[in-house]
Amino acid sequence: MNLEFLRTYIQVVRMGSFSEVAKRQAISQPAVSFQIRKLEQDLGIQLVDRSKKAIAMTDAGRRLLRFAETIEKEHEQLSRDLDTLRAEVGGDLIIVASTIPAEFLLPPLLGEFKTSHPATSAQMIVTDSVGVIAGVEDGLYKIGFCGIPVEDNSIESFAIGSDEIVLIVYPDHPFALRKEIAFSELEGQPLVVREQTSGTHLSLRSLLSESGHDIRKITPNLVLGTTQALVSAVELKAGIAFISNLAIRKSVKLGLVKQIRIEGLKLKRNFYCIYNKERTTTRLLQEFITFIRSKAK
Amino acid sequence: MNLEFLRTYIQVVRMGSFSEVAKRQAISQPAVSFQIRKLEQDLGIQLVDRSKKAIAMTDAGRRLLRFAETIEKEHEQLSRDLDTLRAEVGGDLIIVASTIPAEFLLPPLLGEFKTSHPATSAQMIVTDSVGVIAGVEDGLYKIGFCGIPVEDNSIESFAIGSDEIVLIVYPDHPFALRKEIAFSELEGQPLVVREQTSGTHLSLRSLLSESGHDIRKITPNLVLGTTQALVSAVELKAGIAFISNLAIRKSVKLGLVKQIRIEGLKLKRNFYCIYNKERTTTRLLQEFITFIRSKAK
DNA sequence: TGTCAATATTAATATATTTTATATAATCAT
DNA sequence: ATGATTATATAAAATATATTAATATTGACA
Repeated sequence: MNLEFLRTYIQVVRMGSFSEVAKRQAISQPAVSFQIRKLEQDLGIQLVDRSKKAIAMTDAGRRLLRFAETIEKEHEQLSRDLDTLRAEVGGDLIIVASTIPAEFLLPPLLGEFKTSHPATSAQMIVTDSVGVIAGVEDGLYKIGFCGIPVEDNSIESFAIGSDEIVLIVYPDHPFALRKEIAFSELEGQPLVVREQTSGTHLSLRSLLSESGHDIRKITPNLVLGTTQALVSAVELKAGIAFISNLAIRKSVKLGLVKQIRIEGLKLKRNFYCIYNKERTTTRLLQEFITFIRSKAK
Repeated sequence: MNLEFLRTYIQVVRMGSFSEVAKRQAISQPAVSFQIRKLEQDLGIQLVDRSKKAIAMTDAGRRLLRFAETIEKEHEQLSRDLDTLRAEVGGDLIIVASTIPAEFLLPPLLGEFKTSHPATSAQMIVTDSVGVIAGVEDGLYKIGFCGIPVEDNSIESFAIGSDEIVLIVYPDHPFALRKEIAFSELEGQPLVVREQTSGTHLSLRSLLSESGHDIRKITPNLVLGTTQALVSAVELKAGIAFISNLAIRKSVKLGLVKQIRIEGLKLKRNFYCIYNKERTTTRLLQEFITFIRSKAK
């Protein structure tokens, strides 16, 4: 089976037309017909219903679409990662980090390191914790910072700091006068959340769901892409949110939001510096690790 | 890019030899060389280091391996699912369910339904909640039971019951005499868990991690494949475990394990029956849904 | 250095894919 | 209903891609 055929298939079902896809991909219409037929032959099942004017997916087609889209996403990520490997520059420091370390823990450290090593240039890639770990394991990045401890024996890791996920509300919200609320009181509240692929949101969602609270009751349709967007939303009274205490210091100080604790829950989380001890490390990297380690104490 | 080439690549790095893979796949050795070279050309980066006798992956090769293995897994699942679609039998009732509904909620219901509809045969596919939802959305299955509420508009859903994830210990464990413990007391305890792909374990793991407890301190190397295995492990004093209250009723009654509540945490969870209301439903399915709905009240 | 075992290279061959040209089917306006 | 229109299918030829068989090259090891 051919990845290009899968891409064609995705476009066919999205655009609803063989000939449009042919134009778009600069191939002939019979070529599109051929590719779809080939997929159907390979899988031994019909994918699209051509008996009507508008082409419609069969159940098998819908299942294949799910597969094809997964493959496409993975492939895009692969390309990006290989670009990184191709571009690898000797003397530069390339680090990968998940959001919280990238935004709050590393900037001051990088700044200080830069001061003592003025000639070095540093680049920071931001992704989720799982991506950070995989990236370091694959040698894609020499050093990473993430919110999940790593068990892999070839990976060296040490804690560099921690945060706590807390509930924040705007100052005239009913919760604002209280220091602590019960978990159950959250029901019915307009919770603003990160998108579903965010690690923090995933944990949060399952935590809520597993606690027997119906997530639909507390999740409005406001889903935002970054932590900062979440803070702004709460400041503007769009709702309340679970968020890292590191991300709201300023807002709290300014009285724009208020932090509320939840009875019996302490959502504390450590962050770690990870690197592959077996891989040849540059002198610069070695110095950076030593520096970070000294700051972690 | 060709999926077969990816499979070849996986085998090459696993077996460490081009010619062995050639034998295994009943193709010639140059064909294997060609496929690997083609992948390298497509991706524009070297994947294996051939300068030594034993072939070794480059960093890019390691990254591609991760990609290839993901694709392979997805592809296997696709094949299995399409088999199900191909095999679709008219008069039979095929339902898909996640573990807890499959093991505890559905058997009595299916039994009763069978009594009133003696001629029907029913088959139950067991997978995780996410798989249940995707399967019903894709039309792979007409009806499913899962532990996560569904937002999809074309999916009809209603609650059919609930459980609660509780901590269980063996009778002479220090916790056994207490009704409730603090969450923090879990640290240092030998927790027995489900494998990482289990939804219950995932939520549990992130819950622990997000609460600031280092999962390594409370997670021993005992990881088991099923809920029942978990129960047995606790009964045999291999450790303590988080588990659905539905799965331990008998053991509790027999005094083999003891259920302990955790202060301030109520891990209650609903289960839902889901089906696609737009899809043509057979008369049998319609009757089954009506039956389940009447039992849910 | 010579031998062994492995991979690379090359040219020929077989397969797979695309194109061009044309047929057929479905929709839509009349 | 009927012909115009638009879309997909089909067939044969052209092209691109993959495989083979035969042979060269390379690295490991005695």
